[in-house]
Amino acid sequence: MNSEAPEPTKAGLPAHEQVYRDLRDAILFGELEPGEPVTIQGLVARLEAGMTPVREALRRLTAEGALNAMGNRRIVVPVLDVDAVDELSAARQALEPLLARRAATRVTPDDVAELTSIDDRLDHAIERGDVSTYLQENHAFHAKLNQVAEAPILTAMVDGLWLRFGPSLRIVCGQMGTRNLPDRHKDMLVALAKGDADATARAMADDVTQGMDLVRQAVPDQK
Amino acid sequence: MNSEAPEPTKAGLPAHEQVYRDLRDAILFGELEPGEPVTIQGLVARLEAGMTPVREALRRLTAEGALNAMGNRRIVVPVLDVDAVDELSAARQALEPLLARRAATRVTPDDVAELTSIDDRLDHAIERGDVSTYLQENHAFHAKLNQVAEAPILTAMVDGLWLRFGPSLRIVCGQMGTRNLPDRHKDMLVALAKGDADATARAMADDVTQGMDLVRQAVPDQK
DNA sequence: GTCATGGAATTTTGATCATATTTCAGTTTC
DNA sequence: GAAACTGAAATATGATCAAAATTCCATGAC
Repeated sequence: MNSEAPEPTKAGLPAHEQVYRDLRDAILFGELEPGEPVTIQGLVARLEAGMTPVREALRRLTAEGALNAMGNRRIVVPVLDVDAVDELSAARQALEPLLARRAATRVTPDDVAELTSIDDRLDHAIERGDVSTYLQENHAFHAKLNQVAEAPILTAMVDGLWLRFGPSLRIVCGQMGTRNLPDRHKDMLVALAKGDADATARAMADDVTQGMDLVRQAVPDQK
Repeated sequence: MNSEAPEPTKAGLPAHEQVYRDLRDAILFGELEPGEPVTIQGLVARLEAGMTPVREALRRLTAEGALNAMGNRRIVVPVLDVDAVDELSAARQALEPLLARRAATRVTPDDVAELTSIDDRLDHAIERGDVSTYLQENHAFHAKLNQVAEAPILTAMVDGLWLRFGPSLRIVCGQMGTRNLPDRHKDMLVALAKGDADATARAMADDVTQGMDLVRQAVPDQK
């Protein structure tokens, strides 16, 4: 046995990649909230990383729209206004049903099984009022579907959209708990199992509508 | 007069921002071609910048899909295959007519004048066989339209798409010259001047179709 | 006398660079 | 053909410099 760091250092991933993933998950699942400033030095301390990797991860996230670079070299978690939510909604409606349609033509029974299992865990999280797990499983459901769709470019675009509304969605869920969190996953699973592309796309469109109606509630009081 | 660098150093923009813009334009308008490897050191030498700014610009561009990060820390200009072009086409069809529609409801006479002027320069470039200027003015036309649409998120998404097919489009234009470069800008200008959102969106959809048919020709021979 | 305003000093944070370390790709050797 | 070698390029660190925000005090108006 060597005396070198025997710590289970994740994988052999570069530091900037690890920082990126940590930060992305923090944005997606709630650690950070809208308006919160994100400082390089703070991240260096929090993640115990060097500043170069942190810096690179930050540039990546801002390019994806997950973070907002103010003019004066300050970076904050985006605060969505009505217009932004409308845009996000339009973009999701334009792309996600497309992906769902593709997924319906490629899905295998194994995929359906996995999606069903994710949805079960999601339901459990709702029952327990576990917001964090709900958000993760909900994301996992859509991520799996996108993976099945085999459209890397469209998927990357949609991932970027999720990153943009993640923090706001978290706020809403945190306020209203997991009750009244409707989703169209059940309809979607049935449609997928039948290979019904139209029905799958329709279910996805509804799911997106419901999701964005939720996000809309996070918009600071309109003036 | 001081002996300090009196060079007309662009604006007071941070180095990483300048490197980003230089590189983005190089990708958009042709200096780089599909498959070409992009090295940090090469850029440091070429742009006379430090490696930290170069590194950050690179992360940003890869996040936007303008560059392709292979698993083994190599970065290359993306080579599009049939599937990628199909995806890009679908994404553009989903988003750009949407933006055009919005633009039609907000456009001012001044905007139409500017768009017309851009389109004139574009026609000139075609006549002269000036591929580089053609690409720039064509991009300027769409960029102006997107600016009028006042939808920063959708615009950012579309910008990313243009970055992805820029190098491939350049190759095709380089091969076939500026002849047979159809565009629907004239129709679009008429529709915009009338404030006809439907017609504007339709013209945009056609323009996208024609553009992507062009890009399709850059796909390496399918096996 | 209190409160607001302006601005200078302080301090926090970001930007950049030079350098050390690590890793990969291509080549040579066995 | 596999393993070791070598060189080049990427990764990562920490120090240094610059810019912005904040604090705090002084001045002046009400």
